[in-house]
Amino acid sequence: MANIPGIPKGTRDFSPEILAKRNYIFDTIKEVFKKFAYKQLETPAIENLSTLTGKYGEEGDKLLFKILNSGNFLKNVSDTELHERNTTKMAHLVSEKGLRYDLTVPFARYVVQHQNEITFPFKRFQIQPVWRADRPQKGRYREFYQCDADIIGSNSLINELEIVQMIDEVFTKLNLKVTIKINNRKLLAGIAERIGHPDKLIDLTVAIDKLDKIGHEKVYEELRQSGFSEDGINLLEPILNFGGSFDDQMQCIEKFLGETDTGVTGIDEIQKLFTYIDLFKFNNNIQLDLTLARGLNYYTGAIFEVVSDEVQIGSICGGGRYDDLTGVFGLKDVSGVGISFGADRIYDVSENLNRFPEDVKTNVKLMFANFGEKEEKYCLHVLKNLRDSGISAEIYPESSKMKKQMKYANSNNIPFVAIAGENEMKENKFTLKNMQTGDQQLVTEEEMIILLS
RNA sequence: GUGGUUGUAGUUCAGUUGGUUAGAACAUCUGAUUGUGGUUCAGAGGGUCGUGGGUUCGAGUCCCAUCUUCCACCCCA
Repeated sequence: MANIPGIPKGTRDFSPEILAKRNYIFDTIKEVFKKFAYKQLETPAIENLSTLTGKYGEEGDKLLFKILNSGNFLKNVSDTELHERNTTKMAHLVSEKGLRYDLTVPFARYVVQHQNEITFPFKRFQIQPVWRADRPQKGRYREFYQCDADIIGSNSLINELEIVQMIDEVFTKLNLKVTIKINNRKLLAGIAERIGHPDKLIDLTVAIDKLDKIGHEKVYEELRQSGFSEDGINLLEPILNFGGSFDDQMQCIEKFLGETDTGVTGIDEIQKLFTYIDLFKFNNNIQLDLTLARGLNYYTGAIFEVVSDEVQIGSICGGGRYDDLTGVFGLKDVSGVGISFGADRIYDVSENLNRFPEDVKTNVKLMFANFGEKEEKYCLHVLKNLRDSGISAEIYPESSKMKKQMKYANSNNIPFVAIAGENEMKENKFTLKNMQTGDQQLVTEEEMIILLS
């Protein structure tokens, strides 16, 4: 036991059974992305630390996995610095690279780096793992996959609509019931402005976001601690007690925001988006949620979050519009909007609810039993022909006992076993056994191909 | 990063107030069955009890440290 190796915490092995189900999720998402005309991109797991730091806020920087420089990684560190043991200070001296934290920032880096080769608007999707040095817990891993789709270089709200459509289609295909929550950062900015603290947007959003988790009083308390005035907090009351129809909500927020510039634009954007949304039928709930504030700090317009209606696991998908993500890399005025599906959490939800289709488990259709040299030769040609016809098949690689071979087929969920011994070979046929029913029939190669296709 | 929790066979778990050689089920392998799996029966292999230290005549059991698991907070997919 003691000498059995393990893997770092928060990481997982994906056995074939699990991977089959994971691929089902990836394939579903990928198919939808492609249908909406997004093109696939991959970027390296490692980025320069300068690309990553400062993009995710203070917390995010702490959660970046940093890679120790190769060779003499202490060569830039002086003895006094070593003595001080200030780890944050020393980190950039011993590490120049880090593992990617999400897919959006590398995408922004890619866009800026290749701006002359890209025709805008640019739609790309990306399915790759990301790493966070977080402490693992339920639905939270240190290595997990994101499935991102972003369109960059277009301000049109049609893009927001398409994102909602993609979300709805993906979860419909996966047979999961979800609620798509929508909000707009500009509304939140307007609220911050209205209550006299336009500079404290982030503190406001972080606090508001916890509303349904910790309740009104605690939120107020947190706001007070962040330095919001009592008057301002009192003003928030009607916003936090939001409810009613979409029109009621809009009226309420409109009245509240009054003449604040950003607020008015926000109202305009939300109204337009919901006008688009009303043109179509959706399978999942879509709601305006003013308390939705999550999302990374770079979001500036619409924000999305998707939660399962059936399992409590946190958000399984999130995204939004960012007006200036590429700005930090020197490319101004390029707006984008994107979405990220959390494949690992979606897996957990599907697994929990048992929503994977039956046929994801197996794709091997047939196994040839192996009786020895002569029989092997007889089977191998037919095996090739089956494979050429697109049928996934294999031959048991050695002539072990029949029992062992049958057991192998059984535990691998192979639905058919072809048996050929002297009798079958004489007739140029095979005994085809259906592993589910146990039935056997004598067939020719051609009949077998037809039966299995 | 803060607080709590867990660790015994491949897996899920028993193991009494500290007392001989640490058990079960499932899984694996072998045989009953030399051309038939998923059911049955018989048998076998598999453990430095997470790791390191300590207390004790004696530790799976008590203490400390460390790693790991899971959970909550912060934050997030």
